[in-house]
Amino acid sequence: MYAEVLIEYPTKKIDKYFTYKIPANLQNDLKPGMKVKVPFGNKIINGFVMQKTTDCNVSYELKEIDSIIDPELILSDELLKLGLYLEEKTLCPKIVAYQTMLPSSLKIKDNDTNYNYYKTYLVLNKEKKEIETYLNNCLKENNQTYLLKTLLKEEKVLKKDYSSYTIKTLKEKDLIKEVKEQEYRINKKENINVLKHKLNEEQQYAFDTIKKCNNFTTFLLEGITGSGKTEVYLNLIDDALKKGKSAIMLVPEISLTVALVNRFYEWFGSKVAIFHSALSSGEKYDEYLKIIRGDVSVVVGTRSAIFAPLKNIGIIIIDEEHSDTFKQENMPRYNAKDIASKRGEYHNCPLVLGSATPTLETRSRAIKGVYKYLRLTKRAGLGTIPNVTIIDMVIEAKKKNFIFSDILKQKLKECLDRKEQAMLLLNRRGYSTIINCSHCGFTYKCPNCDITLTYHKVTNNLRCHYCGYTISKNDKCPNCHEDGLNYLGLGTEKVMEELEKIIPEARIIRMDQDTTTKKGAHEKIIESFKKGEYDILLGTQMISKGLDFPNVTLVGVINADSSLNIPDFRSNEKTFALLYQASGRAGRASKKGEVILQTYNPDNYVLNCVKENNFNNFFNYEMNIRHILKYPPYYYLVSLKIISLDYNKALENATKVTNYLKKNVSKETIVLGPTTAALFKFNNMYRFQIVIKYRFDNNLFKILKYLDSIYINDHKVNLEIDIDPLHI
DNA sequence: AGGGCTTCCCGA
DNA sequence: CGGGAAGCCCTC
Repeated sequence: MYAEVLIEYPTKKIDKYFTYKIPANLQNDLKPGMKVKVPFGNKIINGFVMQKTTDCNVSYELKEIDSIIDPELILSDELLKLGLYLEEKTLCPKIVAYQTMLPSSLKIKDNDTNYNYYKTYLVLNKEKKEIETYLNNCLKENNQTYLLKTLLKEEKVLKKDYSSYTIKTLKEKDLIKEVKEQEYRINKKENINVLKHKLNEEQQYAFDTIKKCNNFTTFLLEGITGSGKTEVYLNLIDDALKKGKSAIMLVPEISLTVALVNRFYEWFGSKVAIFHSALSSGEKYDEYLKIIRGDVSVVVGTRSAIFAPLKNIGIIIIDEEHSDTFKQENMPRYNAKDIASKRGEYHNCPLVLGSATPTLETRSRAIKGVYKYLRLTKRAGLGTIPNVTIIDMVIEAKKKNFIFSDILKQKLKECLDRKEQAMLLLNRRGYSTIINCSHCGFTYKCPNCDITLTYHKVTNNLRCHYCGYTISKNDKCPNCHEDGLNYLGLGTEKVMEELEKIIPEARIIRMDQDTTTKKGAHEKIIESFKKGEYDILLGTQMISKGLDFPNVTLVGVINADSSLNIPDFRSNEKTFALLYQASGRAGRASKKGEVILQTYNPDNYVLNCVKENNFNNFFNYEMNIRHILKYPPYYYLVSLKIISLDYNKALENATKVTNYLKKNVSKETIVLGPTTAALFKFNNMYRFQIVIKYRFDNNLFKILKYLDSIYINDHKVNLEIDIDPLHI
């Protein structure tokens, strides 16, 4: 017997089957979908078994498979096929498709890490009384006394959280001991008393309709913010489990949805596996194995959870389906929604796309009847739709109000006086986004990328938000050495500073990329804000999604049109969704909510649709634009980027590719470019872009594949193909 | 991807 | 002529 094996080097260059002999001792155990070690060249590396064959007629001597890496970890037939679909759909190497599906702990780099199931804990080795006496006799507080005190409170702690020296000395004093526990890395709270809300009429109808469906059908569940989509999901998953099936639910970002995760634990207890980026690779591995073993039948997670190796899936749910996190921005550039469709088809089960502001693609399909359209139009709890006010900042600017309008200032104060909370949204982090010199016109720019540097006052440096380039700031202009530096462009740090001046008594917490780098920082900020330790939550768009703070009655958007001006065909849609979602944060409980949108374009149609709370009007308006400009959902897009260190090479090849495309695509297909990409220079690489718009083009994928194959061997010029890009 | 082998270019 | 870099090919 022979095995066709993919080699785990994620390149197109060697993305083909290599044939190995299967040694006698592995004949029975080796199955397609397994990871193996194989000799390749002069070393032993990881491989992935695609299929077994009986005959092989090659002239050279074949090598033997060395060993199976993990006999339990095996991709099902469904997922093996899905990998080929992924390759087809995104033009990625096959091996990359399978690496995406399997937990990363098994990727080539951390080969030798031992993923055992043991955790070492520290526990007290004496009676509590004795420890207390010991502590009382200690003169100084140090790491040792801290550890002992923690143990008095917590019974056991993880060994790896404490330094080896501390542990060693305490062990020598016989005060603590180590215990090893065999277990999974993540322990579940068992389901206790589940609080099951009674569904309202609309929710019940949606639930019944989807429940009745026992084939592959895609549903759009369009529910306004606060309409209780989650309750429908929970009931649907519950129903699937009762039918003996499993379920997948995708969410945009787990760290922001603590409440949701807890809700799942309440309902389904240890049957749930949660997948998100904050899990360590060992934890991911554990969760993965639990699914394979069938210990878990509900998977909740971000994008890659769509590949969960569940068998017999009864329902797939994608919450906040408009979120762009479902599309991966690097290889493989897949969209979890496509994968969900494919899996739904395979398992013949319903797929539910839920959102308050679905993408135009999804909504138009629902209107056409391609998807089944279900709506939730009422808030489930006590909440009411908030009032939205648009403030003309042109008028405010004349009053020297550049950051806060009079109304927003006043509303903020009133809100705090009522002991309620407010959220402020600004789409930019840092202090100031442009620093230029009024004397000579110099502007700080990133030397590697084609953008201005942002000033961060907290760390007193200038940073490139794309490549991370950082320099310290001069007081004088580095060009003309005069005192002419201006700080233009608004960031969260500056708003924070202003806010402290205007309302000095307010307790403000800032949430953006800079304050959430540490693991668990999101949760911490959210929890403490929820508990009322702060009055105002100031942040970038990460505060707009799915948060539920009953005491928030005011939402202010500092610069509501900043995202309208991004040159992307989806910027209207994104702005609408962002503002609509942000408005949905206000008044979720019994108190009436209020939303203030500050803008320099008060007549803008998108903003007024938000004000009127009218998704339908926005939809019609934007669909018309998309139609005229030949964008999705009327046309499909492909974006090609030609990237090189050498400007001329990049341009030359971009032109060549464009000409080739124009000559070969079908008549109705439109080829635009080459133009400079939105981020023309990034990490010193020059980037040109070609955009293809098409409706039907049978040959297009063949052409793209061909182009892709040409550039595989080019070390100087890189070709990136993004099929169905979210941004161009 | 990474190693080995070939080719090419140019200099004191 | 020689050395180093760049290019090319192979890995079951």
